[in-house]
Amino acid sequence: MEIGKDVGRRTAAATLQDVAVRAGVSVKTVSNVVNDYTHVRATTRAKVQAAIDELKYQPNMTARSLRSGRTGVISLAVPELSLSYFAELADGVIRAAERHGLVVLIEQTGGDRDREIELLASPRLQLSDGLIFSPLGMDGGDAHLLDVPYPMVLLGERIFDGPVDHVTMRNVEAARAATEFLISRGRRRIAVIGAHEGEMVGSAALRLQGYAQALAAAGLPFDEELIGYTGLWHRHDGLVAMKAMLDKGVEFDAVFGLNDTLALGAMRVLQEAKYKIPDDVFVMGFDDLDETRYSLPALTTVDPGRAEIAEMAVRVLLDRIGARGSRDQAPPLEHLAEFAIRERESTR
Amino acid sequence: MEIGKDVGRRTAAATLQDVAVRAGVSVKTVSNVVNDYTHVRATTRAKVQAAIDELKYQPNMTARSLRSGRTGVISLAVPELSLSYFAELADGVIRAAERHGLVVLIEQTGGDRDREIELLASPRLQLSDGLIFSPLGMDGGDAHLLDVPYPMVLLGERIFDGPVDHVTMRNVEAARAATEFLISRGRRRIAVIGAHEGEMVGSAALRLQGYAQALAAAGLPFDEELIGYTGLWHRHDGLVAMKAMLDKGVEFDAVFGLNDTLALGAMRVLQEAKYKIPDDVFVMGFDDLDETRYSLPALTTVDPGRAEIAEMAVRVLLDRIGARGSRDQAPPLEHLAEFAIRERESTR
DNA sequence: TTGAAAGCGCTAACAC
DNA sequence: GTGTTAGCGCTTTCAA
Repeated sequence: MEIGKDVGRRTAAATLQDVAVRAGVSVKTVSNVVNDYTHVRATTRAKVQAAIDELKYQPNMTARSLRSGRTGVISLAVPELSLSYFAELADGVIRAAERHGLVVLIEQTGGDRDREIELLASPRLQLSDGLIFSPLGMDGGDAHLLDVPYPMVLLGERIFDGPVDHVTMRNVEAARAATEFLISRGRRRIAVIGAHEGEMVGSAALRLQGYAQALAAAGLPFDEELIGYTGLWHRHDGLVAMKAMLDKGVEFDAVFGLNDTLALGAMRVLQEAKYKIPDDVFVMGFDDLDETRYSLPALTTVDPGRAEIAEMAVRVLLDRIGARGSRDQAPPLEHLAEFAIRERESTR
Repeated sequence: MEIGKDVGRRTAAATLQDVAVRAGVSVKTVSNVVNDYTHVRATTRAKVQAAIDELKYQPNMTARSLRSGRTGVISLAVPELSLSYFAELADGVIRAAERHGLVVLIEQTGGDRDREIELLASPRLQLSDGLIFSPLGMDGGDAHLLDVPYPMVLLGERIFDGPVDHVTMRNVEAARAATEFLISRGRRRIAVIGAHEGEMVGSAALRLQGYAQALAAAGLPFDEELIGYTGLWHRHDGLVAMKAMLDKGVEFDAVFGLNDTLALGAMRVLQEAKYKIPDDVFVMGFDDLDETRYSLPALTTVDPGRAEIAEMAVRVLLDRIGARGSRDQAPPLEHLAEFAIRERESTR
């Protein structure tokens, strides 16, 4: 019946109080030692440290959170981790967070507007100090819903000029640069895969806009026949859109997938139809997913600055968390990451 | 100077106390309403609910956690999310957790033994009720390190017979079934890509064992020449190993990638070398990644029961969390998920 | 430099 | 059926 004896797997964890008693000091002193407070006499510190070690004391994070109002956790909400882009984004955010001593809680919304909106009001978010939010269903009309009572950083191209900090990529410029790259290699009829019919917001619209700008600047016509529309951006969609274009007998000398997954899907269909890449047709992607390095042929693509986006999102969120409660909040920040073309085998 | 007036973005959140005052009842009653305690008079409940709505009261999860000793968060530790297998595993775990009202915090270890061991003792884990741990660097000799003072479920093939619950796949049987599948289709010289030289534990060893069993059962010789060794299991490794085998002039009529990524890498090299798949050579993978559906040709593979693993891991962890602190703990559980061959284009 | 004590917001034993 | 109150473990004034 002895209390505190190490009977099973689990013994009540030592508290600050336990350590204080063991070391013969007050809890305040132990707290000072634990938190590396400077004004502690060396001998006292040693005594306390010894007690900490003996009792294998670990501070109770929950209690600390309740008291301090900070958890050291940030939430990241993405559509799905099985989409490589978001998996690699999450990877980047977790790494960046770790550098800042934070840990990341991941929510999947499925890219569904209702679930996204629901998430914003969820008490689950209370467990974290702030949110990095990458919506796919919400759009500009929902911007007011982003005015939430906790720090948040918005990612993506669904909403601009919202009431929160926004970190994203230079979609138009990057897509324009990608198209110019193809034009500079002598391509004149560049098919696009992944446009969204009638849509004016989001990555698809912006990238298509960059494409159009490059054509215009080069004096090339914008041919509606060359635009392949898809609903989603899975590999299968790229495949179907490409096949439809082939079936219609459209002629082209390059394909620009609005993301890598689409480009890889399109590439498959082209190869099935005996097109040689890059001999017969150039293929360009967008996102710089890891797998573009290993496709056959390796896919030329646009690196939209994903690592920078992750790092910046965490940093901005952390700034905002730090400024929480202060009278004058800085106005919403807009950060655009640098992009770069990664030239691989599919265009040379 | 009025307290509680809605000045900026942030107003101190309402507490139970605030709601109690507003509704003219005690905190206990409010707590009862919030927690759906049954014995509350309907009129009282309505009154309290009104106050909750007016004040937009949300329970403070941190305080609740401190009091209850449970956070509603579980941690998932994987090597890297940019490896599709782990991204898809994480996806499954998050979905399963959500069904049980839990939220998931993700840690990346890089598959590094030291970081894995360090993580097990990290105070960061205190923020969650338990851990689903998928190590890649630790091995059987480290089993004792898994005897941690919090609920944990182990995944993977690095450690068996450890002191904790273990949920994993039937590696040997599944690899054997995959090999038998190839043999049943008339294949006699089946190359393997991804073996780990001299290794006796882990997925590579087990799957190779299943392969050997199938050969033996069919009276086919185990030819060392057909075994392609790799260090890691990235696509690039599959590519290099396959190329080496081709360069040596080894003859084969099928390739079994010990995971999908390897198989896809190998497939690329084969196609580059003008082999037709499946006409000249069959290719089989392992993992049933989403992308196997979209490769050219679509890859036949083994679904190791990933969804079942995720669901079971969460359920077992939850059971263990519930039984925390009780005198007699159930002995460590071992659960093996069901597998299935997914036949696609690369073998027909 | 260290100690005493209040209280973060909630739950649950105990009283009425 | 509802109220009172003692903590959960920590940080942090305020005193000494």
